[in-house]
Amino acid sequence: MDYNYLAELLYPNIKTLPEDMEARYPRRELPEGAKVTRFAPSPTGFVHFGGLFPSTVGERLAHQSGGVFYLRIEDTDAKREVEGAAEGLIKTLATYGINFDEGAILDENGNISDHGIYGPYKQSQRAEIYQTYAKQLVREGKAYPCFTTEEELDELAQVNKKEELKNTDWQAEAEAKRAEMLARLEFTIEEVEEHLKAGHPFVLRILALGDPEKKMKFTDLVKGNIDVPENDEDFVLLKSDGIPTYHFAHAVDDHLMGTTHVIRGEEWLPSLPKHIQLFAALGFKLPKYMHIAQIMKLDEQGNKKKLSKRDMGANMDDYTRMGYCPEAVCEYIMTLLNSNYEEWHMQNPDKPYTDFPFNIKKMSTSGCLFDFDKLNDVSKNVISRMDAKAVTDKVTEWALAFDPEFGKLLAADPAFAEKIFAIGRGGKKPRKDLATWADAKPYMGFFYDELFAFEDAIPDNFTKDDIKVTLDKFIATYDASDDMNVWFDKVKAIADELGFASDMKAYKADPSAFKGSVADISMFIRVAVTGKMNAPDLYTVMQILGKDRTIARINAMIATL
RNA sequence: GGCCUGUUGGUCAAGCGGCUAAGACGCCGCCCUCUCAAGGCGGAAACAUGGGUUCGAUUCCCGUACGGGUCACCA
Repeated sequence: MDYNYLAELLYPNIKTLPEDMEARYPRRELPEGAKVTRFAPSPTGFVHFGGLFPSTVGERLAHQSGGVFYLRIEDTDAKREVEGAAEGLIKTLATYGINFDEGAILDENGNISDHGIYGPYKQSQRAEIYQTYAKQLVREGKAYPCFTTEEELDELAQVNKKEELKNTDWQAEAEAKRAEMLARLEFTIEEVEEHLKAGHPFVLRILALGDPEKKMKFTDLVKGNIDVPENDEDFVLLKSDGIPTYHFAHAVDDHLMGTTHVIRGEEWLPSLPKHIQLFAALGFKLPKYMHIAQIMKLDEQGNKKKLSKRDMGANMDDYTRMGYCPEAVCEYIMTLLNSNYEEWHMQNPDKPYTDFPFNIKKMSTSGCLFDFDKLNDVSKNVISRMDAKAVTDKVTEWALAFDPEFGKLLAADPAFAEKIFAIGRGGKKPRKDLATWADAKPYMGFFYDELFAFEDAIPDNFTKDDIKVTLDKFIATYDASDDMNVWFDKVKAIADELGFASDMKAYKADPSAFKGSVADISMFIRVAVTGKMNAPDLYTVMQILGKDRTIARINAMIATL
């Protein structure tokens, strides 16, 4: 077989050679140890947690080493492409601190355009490059055309599905039949010419001569030493439209673009044999690989499953909706990525997570379950460190988008809102009430008359008389200019008068000697003023609310008794 | 089913041949306290399993069980 002739037959329009490409895309000149990583999404939807995870690794590794982090768009499957998805991905990533140095990134007008000399960065625009290498593989007898149609292949799959019911060895069966159909190199040039003349489409397959029984040792930077069998699958390099599959595009692009570390989910591990063979066939140096563990969720049976697109917590835009701040999500991701992150953070509470020395060796090798409890805890801490102004701004912004009525209330008087969010903020032990911006409303909504309601009732083991007298006396003595101690002394005085213990220690020593304690007296007032059993410091609440509204609410309560 | 891969408390995880097997989240209790949110202190809770190797295995090897991933002209 004359492979040169075959190559011309198959790709007559390709005049370039691999050397031309090597010349067009020179090796990068970077300092020793600099890592070149990339995020290479297919524009089929939103960014999900499983995508943010590896991209965070890539971003950290590149920027921590003085390297390059670039974005390549893997739009080789036109059927699955979603309009505007790429733009959405980039924007979402940016909110999580994932910024690119190079690649298909957004310009000032919000349009995607190429930045960098290794473009185009959209794979759909790189057909000539791929075909140049493909043609070379054909010349070398390493790849061959296959005219078996998709329909014929599908038919085989159907046959094998039926056999699956009674036969355990269904996949082996399928492979055997498929191998027959493919015919590999047992075709003649004349047959190819006939097919082409008839306009039959073909795919280009690699010729796989590996023996899967033979394993080689391979070192993955995350997984460690793993066994990789030789590839024996004649996988598709170029689809019938001349566009490459992931495998071929990965080899050509990551070689030409100078990727040093390929970071991807562990679901790619099974196709590693393909990539190893392909890089060898093309004469490319293999990059380092990092197959990182998947994020899991629990299914109904209690088994772990890969967190998929439709799952709660998958879509990053959901986090925005739920009111999580990006910093919290990033920190949570860091805790999952590097188990010593928390320790570092406790020692460096004021440093941003980007100062943390991210370490590949500390990465977990097995998949973890997504844990909202942990995220909430991280988030509470993040928010507790913000100042009142920042919290006010962020809650307002969130509410305006997702809870407009609440948002308008906040926006109508930012100074008032800020006073509320300043309660217990600052200092060594700040309050930690908010895990999400959405928590703000239940926490402090009662400050607004529009949202105020008696949510909690006073337990009925107290008499209405005691409650009424308490409230009456409180109004009678309330002076907004009292300081906190004076204010509380007055509350205690009411407790004493009504036979409630003003001293908690005395009450605990002998509860039966009292009707209750000053805690209960405070509770009566608290429910009247906030509508709830639980609220931040009552004195401060009244200060912010103002004397008139405080009294008005207490009177409203009295009227119901 | 084949292949790859994993298995330390409920969750995330330290550990890297000898330890009373860290820590964080969650849970429970106590303290503090006008309630809550915190904070402090304490508690329950784990090396999947069977064989080896070894003076000694959570750590090394083999098997078993149970997870996970994958087997497209998708990435």
